[in-house]
Amino acid sequence: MGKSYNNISMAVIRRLPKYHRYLKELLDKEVYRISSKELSVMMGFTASQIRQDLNNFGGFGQQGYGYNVEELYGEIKKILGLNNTYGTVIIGAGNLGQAIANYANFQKYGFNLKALFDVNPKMVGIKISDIPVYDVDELQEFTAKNNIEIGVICTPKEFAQDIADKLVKSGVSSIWNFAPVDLDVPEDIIMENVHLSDSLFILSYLLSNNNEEA
Amino acid sequence: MGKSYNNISMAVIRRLPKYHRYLKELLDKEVYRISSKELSVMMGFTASQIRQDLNNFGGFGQQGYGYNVEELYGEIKKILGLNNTYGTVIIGAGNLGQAIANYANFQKYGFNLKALFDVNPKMVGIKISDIPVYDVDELQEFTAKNNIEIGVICTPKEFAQDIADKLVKSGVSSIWNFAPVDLDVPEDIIMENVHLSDSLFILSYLLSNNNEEA
DNA sequence: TAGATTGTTAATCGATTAACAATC
DNA sequence: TAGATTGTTAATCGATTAACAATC
Repeated sequence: MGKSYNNISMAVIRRLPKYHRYLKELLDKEVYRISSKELSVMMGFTASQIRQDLNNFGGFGQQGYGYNVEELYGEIKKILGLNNTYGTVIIGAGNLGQAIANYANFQKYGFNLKALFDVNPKMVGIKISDIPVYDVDELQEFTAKNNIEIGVICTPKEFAQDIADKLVKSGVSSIWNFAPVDLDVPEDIIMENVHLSDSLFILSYLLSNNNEEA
Repeated sequence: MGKSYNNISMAVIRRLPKYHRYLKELLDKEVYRISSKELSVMMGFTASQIRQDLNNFGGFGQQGYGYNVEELYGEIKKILGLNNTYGTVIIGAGNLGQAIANYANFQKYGFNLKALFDVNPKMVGIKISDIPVYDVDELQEFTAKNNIEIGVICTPKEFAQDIADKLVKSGVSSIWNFAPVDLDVPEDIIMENVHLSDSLFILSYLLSNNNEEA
């Protein structure tokens, strides 16, 4: 099952996927060895921060040498839990739900998409990337029966809380929420939000306040 | 043109859209007055942090009373630059590009979508939410001529850097990037990333390391 | 071995929280 | 006026950076 880490700060955790991305890229370029200094130039973190971050999880480097890219990539992948598989469903088969369903990489990293759900009768019954779309009325039963761990909410915001409640009742352990609201769930449920409009509004802020220094 | 703020920490800026959301919600519920204490309960920030955050931009409250919701909402909206309008284009008219084009709220907040661009000849010429889809070859000319300030990149990651280069050359001041890569742009270009897979990987991390305290 | 670079401790910096005088 | 709650300063906490001994 691999080691399990606690008390790692969210600041560190939120940097892990970036390490994963850059190490993958290095591996694709057949770079097999890298120092924290070199990585720092590529990634825009300090070398010190990189060494601190990695040492939260173990000593993956070697003095005088640096890090073995392949090994480190493997470790980060393991730490991120990408060697596991997770039963996943998407609720809301509109453009956003379809975009996620079609993103093949997610399947590759163990997110095993089992079904989409929608209210639109025209969608129900069709397949998207080979995954069936069911009526949202069947969500609870399907989720409970099929060992679903991740529910992805791609509905309009009005329905998001209701869907979240149903997901929780049928036993999911986590929700990936794209609706532009904060959802109320028991505290043992893992909630990761993607608030697109928040992101756009930050862009807007920076755009309208970008007068450099005096 | 409104005031312009500098030296505000990104930690504060990234909280602003959440204030905007909650104040909008209060306004819709016809709540006209709120204290930092009450807001703190709703939003999960400390009352102290809320007062600190808001005071970066001015004293919007009144001792002994709290904040006028309508006024504060208006101020936050102004601070976020949501009273301006921004010429916007989307590159990549696949599911994700379409999802963004269809999200009516963005138009409402001043993001004036002028065109989508795609390489797929089947897409070129059609309209999405009344917005035309052009061939990506026309991107530079269109962007330069139509005063576009925001380019939204919804292409596969292989094309993202090339598109970013073209956007920069034709004069956009900011990029909203959905491709799962970090793009290289001049430092005066504002870049806001939405790395969906990073977010999913964080969910995965939390899922595979969620053994509570010992 | 000498040079390089890690792992790790200590110092610094920044962000959050607490406290309270000002004042509505 | 008395009570409430802000704006703001001071204290604390946490995260980042610097430094360097350990060691490959």
